[in-house]
Amino acid sequence: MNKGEETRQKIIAAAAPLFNKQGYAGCVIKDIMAATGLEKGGIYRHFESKEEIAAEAFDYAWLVAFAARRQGLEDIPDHVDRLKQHIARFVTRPSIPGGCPLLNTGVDSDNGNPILRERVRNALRGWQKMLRSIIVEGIAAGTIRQDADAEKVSRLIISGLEGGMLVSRIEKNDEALKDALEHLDTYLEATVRVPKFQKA
Amino acid sequence: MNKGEETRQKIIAAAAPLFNKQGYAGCVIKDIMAATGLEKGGIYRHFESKEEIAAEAFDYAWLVAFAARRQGLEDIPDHVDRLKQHIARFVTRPSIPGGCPLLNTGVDSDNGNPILRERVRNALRGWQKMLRSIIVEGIAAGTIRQDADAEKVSRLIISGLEGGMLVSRIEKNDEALKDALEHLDTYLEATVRVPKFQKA
DNA sequence: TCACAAAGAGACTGATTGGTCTCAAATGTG
DNA sequence: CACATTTGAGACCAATCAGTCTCTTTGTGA
Repeated sequence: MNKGEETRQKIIAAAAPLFNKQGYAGCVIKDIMAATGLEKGGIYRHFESKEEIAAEAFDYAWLVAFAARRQGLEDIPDHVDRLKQHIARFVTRPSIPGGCPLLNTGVDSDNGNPILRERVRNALRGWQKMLRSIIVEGIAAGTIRQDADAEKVSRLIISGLEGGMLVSRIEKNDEALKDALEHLDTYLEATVRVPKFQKA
Repeated sequence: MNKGEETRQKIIAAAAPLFNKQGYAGCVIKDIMAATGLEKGGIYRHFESKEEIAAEAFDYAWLVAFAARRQGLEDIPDHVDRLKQHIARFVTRPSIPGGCPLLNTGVDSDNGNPILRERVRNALRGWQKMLRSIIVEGIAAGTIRQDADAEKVSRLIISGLEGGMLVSRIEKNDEALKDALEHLDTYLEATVRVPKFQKA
């Protein structure tokens, strides 16, 4: 990696928490200058516009946040446990400063920022795809009910977690997120996991 | 209501959807001027700052959105049905343009806008209080289980709905919200309502 | 209807915005 | 080690920002 690319990555990494915390309009180039120690010319050499920085910063933020919740999941043999572990990490593993990028940027980019919006949608779809494939695998492996709707279950997990994160953020405590987590666990055990008497 | 107060209310009503759609930093005074037909001087006569307009606009937006989901609920005798009707309205009754003010302003005000943040927290608490009182009433009336945790159930309803609204917004379709709704209904019937054989 | 108060227009301000341009310094390569 | 290329500094720009001020217009109570 040459100097240019190195600086570009440094800018993205520094800008990510700023955009995540402050939103697109709320994060100004001066903030990025302060965070990187670069002058304006040094930043704009590597990006065409603020929008491009924000888009790259979102992808980076999501990469980091998502990786923390996914890493090592494949090692868990049972598929319901895998989902549960993934869910648990939303409270145990701190994400990027400013909270969930999907929540922040999803709301922020809804009005008139199609490039950013597209990135958010792709992130959401990637997340859902990961959950769906665990469920589909689980059905094939016999750990998850045949009649489980992978689409619905995955969407429910995402909605539940994001909603919990929003309420927790407004209240500035973990309760809503923990409730959501507990509820999802109960739901997965009761409705998604293959009942014990049906096994073998 | 004298002319001054009338204009003030007109500004609030016009600014509410703008702040809701565009966020605090994204909505500029010029937008409010265009929406009201007033000049800058005419607006600032009634407010000390943009922040004050935004705070009043949020309260107004929430009032409108909340009223649409609460109206006539008291006429439903069964308490679980009352909760279900309330939930159903999140998909049947359109809210203020820009989607749920709690979601929008909750995310937007999280960084460095304590006045707005406070209003959002109060709105959330008001909503939760309403749900909680339905549950408590239901317990007293014997329609809702004795062991139902009003705090948790109300929080779960709010989280589920808000999460569903976020995902639906990113995907630009109703599916996630409908899933969340259906899930909450099932949950209420299965875990919150007094089982039939226990009645009488 | 009159006189005073309230309301609104719109020019103005200083700060800040995203973005450009030029030039010097650092970098990398033959 | 020389020299072209890449990189970054920082002055600069026009546009836009929130907010102020003055002066005219409008509303209102006696």
